[in-house]
Amino acid sequence: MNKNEQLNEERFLTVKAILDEHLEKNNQRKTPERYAILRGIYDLDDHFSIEEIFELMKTNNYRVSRATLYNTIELLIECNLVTKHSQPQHNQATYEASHFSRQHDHLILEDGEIIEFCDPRIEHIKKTMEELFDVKIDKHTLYFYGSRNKKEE
Amino acid sequence: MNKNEQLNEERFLTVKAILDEHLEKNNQRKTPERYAILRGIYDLDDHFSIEEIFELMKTNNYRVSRATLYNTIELLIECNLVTKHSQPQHNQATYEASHFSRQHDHLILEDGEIIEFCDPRIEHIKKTMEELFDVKIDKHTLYFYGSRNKKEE
DNA sequence: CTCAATGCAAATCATTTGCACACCC
DNA sequence: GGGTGTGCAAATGATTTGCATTGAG
Repeated sequence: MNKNEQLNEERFLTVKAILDEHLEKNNQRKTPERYAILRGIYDLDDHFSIEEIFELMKTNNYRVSRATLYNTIELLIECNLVTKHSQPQHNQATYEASHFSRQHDHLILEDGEIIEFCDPRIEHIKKTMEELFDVKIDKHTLYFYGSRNKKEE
Repeated sequence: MNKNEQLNEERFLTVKAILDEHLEKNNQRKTPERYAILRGIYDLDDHFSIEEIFELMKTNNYRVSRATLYNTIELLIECNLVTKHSQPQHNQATYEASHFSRQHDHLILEDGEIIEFCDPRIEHIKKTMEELFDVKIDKHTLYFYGSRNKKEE
């Protein structure tokens, strides 16, 4: 097992423990599919669609139905192990393994590339809005849409 | 014609001129449907789904097919007269007449209520990211998700 | 007149659901 | 064993498309 596989294994054990706890708390079953899917998306460590994870599982020689993928991703969202994204320009939702990433935001380039970033000022805006409207804000999403600057000739 | 209707009429003339110009520039036809839809959504002045605008047009005694609504909204997005939104928790897209609203962001409450706000600090974050990643950012969307604070007893 | 735009209905695509069977507890 | 979770295939719901017809230029 190389360094990278070892890191993945540690990461997997961490999120597996979170899933275990959630399943136990809710008297849900620890099926092999659930762990296989969790492992798949945490090894992938990138944004993915249901279709992509379906293909990935197939490549890994693990057969799961799309129905189970939809169910399981929903479950993982409940555990805060996965985050869902929807973009106006796409018809299918994308997801992201989110446990090890600090809250971060996304810069989406024309060619589909996604850059992640983090800026503390967003928290300041959040605090202002909580006071201004007397609300409790649980979550935010910030997307920038743009394109790379052309190199000067 | 009362004050409100008069205001709507002025607003309509402004956006109609923008649509006219776009249609002329692209040699597209000035069909009555296109203007009727534009008028409908600018009079409504709120977030709407295709289904809602379909019902609204019917109520206004103007028959348009859903196909035309989808086509026309697409056209209005090209003119920057309409903005499209997608939320992970909803299956259908929503839209918004956007010409008279300054760039603003959205606070989405549990009960579905949408509060709009504007904060200049978002522009500062944008500028930072443009420099950091050497990109040109055209557009952003920021959503906060939360709920109203309970009244103290 | 001509061709782009509309309306209708059928098609598509992502997602959800119903149900028979499998297997976790 | 009992009942939850899975897989399959059918259902759904939003959106798109094909095509005959309409009407703007």
